Amino acid sequence: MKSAASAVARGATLQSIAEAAGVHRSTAARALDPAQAHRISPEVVEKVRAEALRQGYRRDAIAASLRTGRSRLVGVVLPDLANPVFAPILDGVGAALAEAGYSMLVADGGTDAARQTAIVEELIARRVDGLVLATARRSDSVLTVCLDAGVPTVLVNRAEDLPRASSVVSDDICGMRLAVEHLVGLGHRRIGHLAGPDGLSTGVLRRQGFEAAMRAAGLDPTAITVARAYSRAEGQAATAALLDAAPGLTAIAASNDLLALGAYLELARRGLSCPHDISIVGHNDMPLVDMIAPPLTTVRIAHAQMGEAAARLLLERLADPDAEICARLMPAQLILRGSTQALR
Amino acid sequence: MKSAASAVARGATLQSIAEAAGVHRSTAARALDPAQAHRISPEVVEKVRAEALRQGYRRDAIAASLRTGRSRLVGVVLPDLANPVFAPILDGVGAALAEAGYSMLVADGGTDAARQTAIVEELIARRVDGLVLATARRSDSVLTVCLDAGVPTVLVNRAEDLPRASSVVSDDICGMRLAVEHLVGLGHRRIGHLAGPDGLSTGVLRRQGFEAAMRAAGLDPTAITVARAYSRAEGQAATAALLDAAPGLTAIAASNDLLALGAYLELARRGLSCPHDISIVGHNDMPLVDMIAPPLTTVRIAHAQMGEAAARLLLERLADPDAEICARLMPAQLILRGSTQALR
DNA sequence: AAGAATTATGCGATCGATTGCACATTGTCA
DNA sequence: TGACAATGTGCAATCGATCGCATAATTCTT
Repeated sequence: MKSAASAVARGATLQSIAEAAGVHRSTAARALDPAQAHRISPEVVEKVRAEALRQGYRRDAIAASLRTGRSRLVGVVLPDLANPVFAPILDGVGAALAEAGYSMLVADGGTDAARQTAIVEELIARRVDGLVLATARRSDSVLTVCLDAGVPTVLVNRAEDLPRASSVVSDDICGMRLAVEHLVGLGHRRIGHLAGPDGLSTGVLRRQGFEAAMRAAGLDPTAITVARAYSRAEGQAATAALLDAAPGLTAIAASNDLLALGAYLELARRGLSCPHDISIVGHNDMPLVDMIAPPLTTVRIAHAQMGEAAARLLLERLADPDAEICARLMPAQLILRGSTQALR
Repeated sequence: MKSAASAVARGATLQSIAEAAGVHRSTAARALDPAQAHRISPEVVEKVRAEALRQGYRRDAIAASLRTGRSRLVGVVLPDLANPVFAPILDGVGAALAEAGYSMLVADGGTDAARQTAIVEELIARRVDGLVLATARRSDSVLTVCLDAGVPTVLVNRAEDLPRASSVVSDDICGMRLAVEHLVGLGHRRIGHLAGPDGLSTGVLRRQGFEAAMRAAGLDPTAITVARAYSRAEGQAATAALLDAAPGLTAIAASNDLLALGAYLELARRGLSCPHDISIVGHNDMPLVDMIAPPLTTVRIAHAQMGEAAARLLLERLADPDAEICARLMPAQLILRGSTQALR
């Protein structure tokens, strides 16, 4: 008993400080709030601060939240925490939020809408002030839940087709154009595309970017297979299908680095060499893809900045609920490495 | 005004449900709590549940926390969210916590003790029920803050020298022994070690593991350089120093995959080939190291399971504050790939 | 049938910080 | 000097769920 009780003994409430300082707790509260301290006489402020320090007072964020209705908490929902792509995004979000005094409630929602919904409900019950979703499908039922609940929400990395909420995504169309132009510049004419899942904006937009860029170059943009998920295994399967359906390809533009790595595997399985037989371009510039063999030429996405931008957008909306919805595109950048070479 | 107000219009309090159902709010509370519903007549339970559903009621976790003193929130502090090693740990922690109805407050504490302390204070002010620290130094001032505040705390991935708190770490000594024994088995005799920072348990224990295993094999364990941080750049610098100080090495056991990758870079710079000239073993089995050239032989750590175990240990302690402090070792496993080969 | 035991529900204090309003004190100006 | 403003502080309601205790209703004993 004793040990547990004394361990939890966290006195130091506003009340206890006020008593010790001989003032009312509301006065103590004001003295400790930098924004209100000027309304209180300097001597009292000093006395209260000293007492707070002495007692090791820490304002109870929970009690404050209950009263004010704001928790200074933001929920962040990711589709897969283990996927290295999301760590830097999370990092960016966290950094921008911390700067503004907000904390992150992080949850892995998986790819299942029902589970994501359950998680979002849980976050809402915790009275998060806002949400960042990295899980959005092109038409996302989870977002509906968020909006219905009146919780300011921002999408990151993936967006919906229609702008119901602000979003920050990479400029997928442009990124894929850079990839295609690079390949075309190297002399490639028969270029295939490993597309991402249909339900995700990244999958669709990058595919559109591929098609547009191919047409712009006067090339046939029909060598496409769609992967069912962003994973190596699906990438390998899709590559196999692509190579079978469109023989004679000399280059592949993948919608995602993991798909590109799957392509590496399938090429190796068939005894083909990259880049000698087939050039490959990825998308994302995941950590370590500069050290694989061959180093992957890929489209770099500013993940951390994307996360930061999303958080800032959310913070703006929290400050002003009537802020415009805006869709922000982050610039994509082609990173040249060893997986592409000029057509012999 | 109107839009903001109506957007935030989240009625549905216990009170509103109770009124609509014609009962007292305490009755409604009990009817909605599975653990107490049996004390209430089935008809009332049904009526209340129906009403809750109709109004879209969600219990306010904040208000509940204030009253009960438990937030069902656990703070998780990481040294570097962008480091791919921590994502799976976080994933494991999150999964185990979610199962028990807890949520994660995630914060990147960096490597600076002052900043980590500030973050922990913030988490404590948010009344987290417990903390998971992945940042521990061998003697960690931040842990002192946690313990002084009476917040149950568990260390993960890195532990202190003395067991002030429960911890879950990989069996670093054994892992390094596996690496050395593998190299010795391949015929290597002149083996160097890239050690991690002195201040981290992983750095010291793996180094001890290296020394012990070398001595056990009757070999000289003095070819060691200590990296200042776990990064490729420091790994490259340390490798340069190691090769200069101990010419004739045929193998290197690194304390960490990033250090091993730094070694790759330095070998390449010197025109040496891995594994032909020098074999390299890493530690951690980070994502993608199976696809670099050459694929890295490394000691796999069960990151996700480590996170899960840490969370479970914390949950146990939350359930029973007098639970024993325990230091848990997760088994390490050698993964054979292409960066090591038999001495010619 | 009186009393005991059990069950169902209501009551109201409580957690700790916040904040609109009231009150008191002092200063200012005509 | 009387009316008025400015300033500093106290008062008490409030946020919403929880839970010990009280009370009412019901069933069980003997």
